[in-house]
Amino acid sequence: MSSAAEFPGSEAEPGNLADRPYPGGIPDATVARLPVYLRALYALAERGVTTVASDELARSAGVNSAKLRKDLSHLGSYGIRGVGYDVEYLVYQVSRALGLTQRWPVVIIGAGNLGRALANYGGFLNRGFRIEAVLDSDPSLVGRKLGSVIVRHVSELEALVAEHGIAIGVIAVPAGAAQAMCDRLVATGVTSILNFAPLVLNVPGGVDVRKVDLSIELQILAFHAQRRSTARFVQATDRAAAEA
Amino acid sequence: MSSAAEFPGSEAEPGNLADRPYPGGIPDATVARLPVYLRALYALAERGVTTVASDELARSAGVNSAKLRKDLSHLGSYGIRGVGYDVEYLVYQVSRALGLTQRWPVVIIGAGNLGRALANYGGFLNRGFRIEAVLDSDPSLVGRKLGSVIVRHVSELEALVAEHGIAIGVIAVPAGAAQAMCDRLVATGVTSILNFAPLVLNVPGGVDVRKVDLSIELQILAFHAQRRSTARFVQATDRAAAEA
DNA sequence: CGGACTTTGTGCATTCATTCACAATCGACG
DNA sequence: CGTCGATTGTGAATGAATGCACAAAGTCCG
Ligand SMILES: NC(=O)c1ccc[n+]([C@@H]2O[C@H](COP(=O)([O-])OP(=O)(O)OC[C@H]3O[C@@H](n4cnc5c(N)ncnc54)[C@H](O)[C@@H]3O)[C@@H](O)[C@H]2O)c1
Ligand SMILES: NC(=O)c1ccc[n+]([C@@H]2O[C@H](COP(=O)([O-])OP(=O)(O)OC[C@H]3O[C@@H](n4cnc5c(N)ncnc54)[C@H](O)[C@@H]3O)[C@@H](O)[C@H]2O)c1
Repeated sequence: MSSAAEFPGSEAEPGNLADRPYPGGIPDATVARLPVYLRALYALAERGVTTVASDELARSAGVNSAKLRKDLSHLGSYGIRGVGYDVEYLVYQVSRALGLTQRWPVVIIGAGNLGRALANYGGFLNRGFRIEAVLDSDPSLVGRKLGSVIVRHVSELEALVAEHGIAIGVIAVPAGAAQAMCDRLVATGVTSILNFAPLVLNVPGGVDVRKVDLSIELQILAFHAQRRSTARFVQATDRAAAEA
Repeated sequence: MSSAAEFPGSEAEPGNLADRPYPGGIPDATVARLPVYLRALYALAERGVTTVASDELARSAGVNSAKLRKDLSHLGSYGIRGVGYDVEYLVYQVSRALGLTQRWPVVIIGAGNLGRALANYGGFLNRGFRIEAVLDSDPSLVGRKLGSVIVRHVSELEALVAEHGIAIGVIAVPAGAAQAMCDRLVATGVTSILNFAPLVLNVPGGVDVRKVDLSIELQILAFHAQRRSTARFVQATDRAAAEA
């Protein structure tokens, strides 16, 4: 992969774009899509594609191509007009924008059904993240091997965070214990939290919480399903009303 | 743009609100928050609270109170000025808006780490959903009991969907098999899909796909974590530059 | 070397979402 | 029964996101 020097951006005098790549900040909506683009780019790279136009990349990412180009334009001007984007170079730029040039140490709290699935899952370890520890309060789980790590007791949380410089905590404990675990994470200096427990976590400013909530997703699906199934009925009602 | 049918008797008759509760449709952003409100309401109800003001409910849901009120106003006018909302009644109204007065039959495809965690999880079964079947292609998993159901072979998909009137499919198979499973679900008439596999599913119009993607969430966290950690550096750099 | 062709990057209009701020409306209470 | 404090519901202002459409900028080929 090597040097970026031969690509636009480095030579074409955009000021000190190299020093501070994303001056105006990247919109949240864009940040949320960058990982999708990144995945599509990896898939292309694996198929041996070296260059891709916004149109095709947008299709694999499931978005409008103008949106894709505008998103990428927030990172800099890395395309070549008339040609498209160099896949490998764009992978690098998107990774850099997302902060994936370093590998982030992660702790998972809770080794139940979900925590085990997460710890066993190799998918997000590959790129950008490493699970440094899995913790549980249940003594019968401590010592068990999950994926590549051994379950430790939750009392070791603070020590492990300090030792491994952990920046991201994943909460996979029952809802009743989640806020307390969150508080401990925050007190230890963790400022990025991924929450699976079904409640709204309370955190001070400067701490970033994202949630993954299956029930919510299902309920949103149910809403649309209901809307679709009543659409026919409403149409019929409308016709009846129009005749009256 | 042209279709006048989109604005159904807009100013003519506000009277039939009861007949068609949500005339203009509920904004997506609102739909996505209703489940959060619902959860907060259940928590209040369990604590014995019978009435709640938008301010407090908004706090437990982690949103601005004006936003909460506007969201709820899309369902109808169910508050009492000077008092607040009746918790039990609002639970009913939000449930109804989300389509949770019926119980939705769900099929989970894939009984691996994740599928097992989902099937064992009682959380979203309580309200609004029931797992009717868990399917896998691995014969050694077929017959195993997960939660309250027994794993069946994936070849039974079409029959089970028809038999149980399944409307929602959950995809928890490896990425390589996800699109094929999705196609089969769609062909069988399932129009609501929750996808855990890390790829963008391709579906025809009228089919609703939502995704849960842990890698994406972690990457978004990484972005903000990086931004926070470079903020100090940039500030220092700025001062240095200002002095030069 | 020049012109046809392709594709990016972005200005602009439009739509969607958030937040503010307050009149309208309610129960409570004297 | 009228006043008062509380709270809703919503116009209007602001801000964010989307998608169109096209000039600018490149490639490619004859
Ligand atoms: N399993 C799923 O599919 C699923 C789906 C949606 C949401 N969730 C949510 O994810 C969370 C975990 O779910 P699960 O199915 O793994 O639950 P689980 O009960 O299987 O596991 C929870 C684990 O957390 C441990 N634990 C409890 N208190 C703890 C504490 N204070 N510190 C450390 N560990 C503690 C328990 O010992 C247990 O091992 C829950 O909040 C659940 O609501 C799970
Ligand atoms: N486990 C996690 O924490 C996690 C996290 C993020 C994403 N995911 C994604 O969720 C999906 C499932 O993850 P997992 O950890 O459970 O994987 P897994 O390998 O443990 O399980 C996959 C299961 O699907 C079955 N399967 C394969 N092809 C099938 C087919 N055509 N029809 C039916 N079943 C089939 C396999 O037999 C296996 O039991 C994957 O796409 C994965 O990328 C998982």
